[in-house]
Amino acid sequence: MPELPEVETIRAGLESFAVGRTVLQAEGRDSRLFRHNPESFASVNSTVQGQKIIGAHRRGKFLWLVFEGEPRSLLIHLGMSGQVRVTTKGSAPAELQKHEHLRLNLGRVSVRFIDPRTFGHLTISELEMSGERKVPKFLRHIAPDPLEPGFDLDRMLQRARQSTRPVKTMLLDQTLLSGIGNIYADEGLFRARILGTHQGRDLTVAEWEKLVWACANVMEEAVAVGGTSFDTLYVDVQGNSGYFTRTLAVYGRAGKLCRRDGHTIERAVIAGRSHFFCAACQR
DNA sequence: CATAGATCCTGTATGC
DNA sequence: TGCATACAGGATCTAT
Repeated sequence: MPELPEVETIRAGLESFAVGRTVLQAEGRDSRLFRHNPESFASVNSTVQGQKIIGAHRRGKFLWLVFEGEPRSLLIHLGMSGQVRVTTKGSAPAELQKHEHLRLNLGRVSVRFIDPRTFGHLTISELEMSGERKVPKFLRHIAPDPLEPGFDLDRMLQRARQSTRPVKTMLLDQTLLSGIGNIYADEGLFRARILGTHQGRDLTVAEWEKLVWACANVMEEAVAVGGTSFDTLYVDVQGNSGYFTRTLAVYGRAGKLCRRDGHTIERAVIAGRSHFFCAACQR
């Protein structure tokens, strides 16, 4: 569920509330969230126990915590239903709640990882250089996102302009460019006035540039207001909703009127996923 | 290699 | 009210 702006909002929350603190104790239960580490919760626990958190970083929809003098990071992916919550000591239930998979006790505050559908994961992954910065090895197949300095538009277009896949499907391909999910793909396509059903190779370089730039802009605006809370699933680390929902032009607005030309917003399905668009102003 | 489709889960909304 | 069905901000694995 969370896309780049929501993950960035959570990252910023961790930066202000968790970075600089030490993991006094970790609580968890064996769960699918730890599936990438063979020993499940135990191996995660042995890595984070007693460690001082010195950084919270992000690429696309992934975020990770870095520990002092430790080459291994705690990589977090929220899948469709993951949440990270920071609570002050005493305000969280003493027992892990139903879908809570990990809790880091940092003294005055606790960081809690909650995920009902378990499509997300919590993974210990070693850091390595990727361009100018250190990134978990697990992200080798994940492309830079359009808001990071290392993003290479030309390299991306080289692949994109040869593909017969629908443009929208390509925006969702995290190995091409990362961070964009179903909401911001539709919003970016709307802003660039392009229908998501076109084949990648049918767009000109100029159209592709306009499209990627539109997606980046929408996401930047969303970051500025704490992301999109389409329903109650997404909240920031303090439990607050994001305000970008009111700015959405097409996503979830089937049957409503296009704010640009008054035409009715339609819903179609591309590669099994909803696509919202205005047939009048997107071509 | 590139692509389409099935699959992993739970919770919520909708319709009968 | 109960029950059955559809659908959800994602990514990976499999088959073609």
